[in-house]
Amino acid sequence: MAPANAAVKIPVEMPVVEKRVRNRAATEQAILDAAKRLLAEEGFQNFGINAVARGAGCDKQLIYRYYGGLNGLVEAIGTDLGSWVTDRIPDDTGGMFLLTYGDLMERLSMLFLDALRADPLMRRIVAWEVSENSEQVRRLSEARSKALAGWIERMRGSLVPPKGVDAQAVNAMIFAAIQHIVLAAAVSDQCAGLVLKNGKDWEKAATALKRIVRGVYG
Amino acid sequence: MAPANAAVKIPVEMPVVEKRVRNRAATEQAILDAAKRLLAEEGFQNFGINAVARGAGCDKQLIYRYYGGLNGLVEAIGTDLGSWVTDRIPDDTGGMFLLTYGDLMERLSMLFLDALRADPLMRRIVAWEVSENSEQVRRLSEARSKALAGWIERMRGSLVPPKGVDAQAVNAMIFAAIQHIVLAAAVSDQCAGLVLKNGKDWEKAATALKRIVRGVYG
DNA sequence: CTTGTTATTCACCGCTCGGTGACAGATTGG
DNA sequence: CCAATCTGTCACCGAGCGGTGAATAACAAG
Repeated sequence: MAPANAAVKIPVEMPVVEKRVRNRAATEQAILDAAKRLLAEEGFQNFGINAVARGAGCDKQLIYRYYGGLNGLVEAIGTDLGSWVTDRIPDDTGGMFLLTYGDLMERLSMLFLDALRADPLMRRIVAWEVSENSEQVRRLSEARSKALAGWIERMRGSLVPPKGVDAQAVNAMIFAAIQHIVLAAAVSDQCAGLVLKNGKDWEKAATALKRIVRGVYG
Repeated sequence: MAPANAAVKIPVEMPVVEKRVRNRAATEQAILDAAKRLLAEEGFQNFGINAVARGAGCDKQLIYRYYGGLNGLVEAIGTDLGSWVTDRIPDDTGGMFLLTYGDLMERLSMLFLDALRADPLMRRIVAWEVSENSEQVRRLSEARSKALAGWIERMRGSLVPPKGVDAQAVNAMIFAAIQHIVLAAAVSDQCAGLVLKNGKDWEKAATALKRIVRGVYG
């Protein structure tokens, strides 16, 4: 156990606190968790080595050792992110029969809207993506869009968009709308004059979104 | 001219540079210009007192004196912003006859898309809006949305949206889509898998946007 | 010329940042 | 037992930040 004669060097106070166990794996996880938590809660603005180390309760040196600095840590977050879509968004049709491409896109829009609303980390990353163009952000962005594209492809099945519609461009618009409206709401509870506070407000937004989807895809 | 006996105090090098004239109004303008330029070119990340002072070529103390600090300076930018819409976006119908609400919204979408694409400062501010919720940003955001709403109201004339459509919610979606797609493109030349580099790419985006508008409003 | 007033600069403060080298304690292997 | 290795801590660096008090240079009025 703890040898009592270790008191030789103790300067003034007895550290009664539980000593951190020596466990690299656990520490790595703590760092990664702290990074994700910090990014989700505080945003990318004050995201730095010192803040993460503080949040993880360890020395920043360990971040350099285990992740090779902030870049490596962000990359680890990106890797984790790959499982976001599969974790947070259902992969089946929810018991519905998606008969048309319009059915599909309506459901995808709703799922994505809800998932993004529920995930602060993802929101912060999206905000980061449109605010900066660093190497870090590119990595995150790539991981995110790759996972998302895979999810859509999986859900699409054999459904094809109607002829005469540039589905890629239209869908980009729809997803852009969702992302921006969720970001704006998360910050200021409104977007372009539309209040987005309670569930009723979001119902209206969802209805409008569905109307847009149906307007294009029928 | 410059008195030669002034060399008494010169430490080592002769400042050949043109001496700044004493002119408060000009200095204030230089500060404001530097702030806008800096925000537009570098973004809100490295936007601070020191950077602005450097950019304006004066001491930061003057920013405190003339604007009461960064907050006041940002507020001044916001005031300036009020004239953005009226400056950058035409107020008439461009010679077209807007017969229906759909006509109106299609034209508004195109005008707003082009205007935002052409204005880096505005883009940075929008990105700022979805990234932070400080007092500064709120002020800017308010000024922007107010000007925008006024512009729309002016253009609307007597046209009314079709019954059975929540125009406010739908329009919020449309404007959200435009803002996000322009921001994303400005940073990474793409959005949700859709490449947005040259004019042809933007043509596709514009077409998709028009299709969405027409799908809802006919 | 003197005396204020105004515009502008300078020097300095405390703080946080990212980054690094050296060290201490635990664990493992011979 | 000693030596090497691994985990974790600490102290320190230079740089940049926001912010402030005091000095300085130009101009105006008397």
